[in-house]
Amino acid sequence: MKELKQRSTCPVSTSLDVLGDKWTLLILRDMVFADKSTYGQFLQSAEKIATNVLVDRLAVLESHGILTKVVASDKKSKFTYSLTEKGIDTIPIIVELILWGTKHWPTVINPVLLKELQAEKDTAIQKYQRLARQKASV
Amino acid sequence: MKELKQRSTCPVSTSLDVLGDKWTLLILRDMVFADKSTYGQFLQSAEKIATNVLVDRLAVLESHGILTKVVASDKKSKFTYSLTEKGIDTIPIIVELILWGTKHWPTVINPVLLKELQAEKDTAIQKYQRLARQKASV
DNA sequence: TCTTTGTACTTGCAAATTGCAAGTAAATAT
DNA sequence: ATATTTACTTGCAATTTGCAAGTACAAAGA
Repeated sequence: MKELKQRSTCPVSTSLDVLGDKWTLLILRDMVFADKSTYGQFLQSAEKIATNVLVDRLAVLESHGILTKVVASDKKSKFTYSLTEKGIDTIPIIVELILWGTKHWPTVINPVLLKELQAEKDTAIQKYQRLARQKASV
Repeated sequence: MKELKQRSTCPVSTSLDVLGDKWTLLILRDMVFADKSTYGQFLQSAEKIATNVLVDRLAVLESHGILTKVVASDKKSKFTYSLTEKGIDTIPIIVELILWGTKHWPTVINPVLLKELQAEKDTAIQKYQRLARQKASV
């Protein structure tokens, strides 16, 4: 159980103490928008996270109650990671990163998703939060 | 002029290539919500950024067109950093970090600002973006 | 004019983190 | 019985960070 060392009491600073690196939010992105839930699936993403970094980030996220780790329903040798409500609440952050990235950098994204986020952001966020809750309750 | 190395074409990944560390968004937070605009002011923040890290992040942000650096109007030996539109567009990200932090961690924040963000998020974002534009145009 | 202060860095170095390659271990499939 | 899948662990080099100190130049004060 890793404890959080807050650099200050500022909420931005504290959020960055948890999420402020190049990998953590990519794991959450994969869970929300790519339906990934296992160690092996996270490893396969385009950004090629190193195995030790992935293990570390999953442990930190679990220790902070952002996701949970349970034995998979199909295999005993497999674990499934699910978002908690605290994790589901990061979806608005990820959405804003999507919108800023697509607006200001050369990126590639599912155009249906992009239009959904641009036209009805709050509705789309609620939809993906609902979907995440469904996945988590299986 | 530092070039951006994108780990992938995903907009989340690319946004994190730029903003994904513990310090960059704190500088932007200080510019938007604490009216800071000089090297010395950034150094004084509660999180105590190291001087070499601050210099590096300011240079990266400038090279990516997120902020501009100009000689201050009052002193020739002083520089003023201002947000560009690309920088102003990060305000929704910062706001979501504020909301996630205040909801899930022990933090301290101006209650007026928090209520403003919770009750009328979009309106408040527009307000702070407008204020940032005013500062930048002085 | 000389000194001090303010502002913005630069430098050196130890510590921590990351990235990469390889190896391990238990459960499952053949 | 053997091979494969899944989830790690380990070792090590390279990079990044954090800390302390020093530099450079403009402005203000004596």
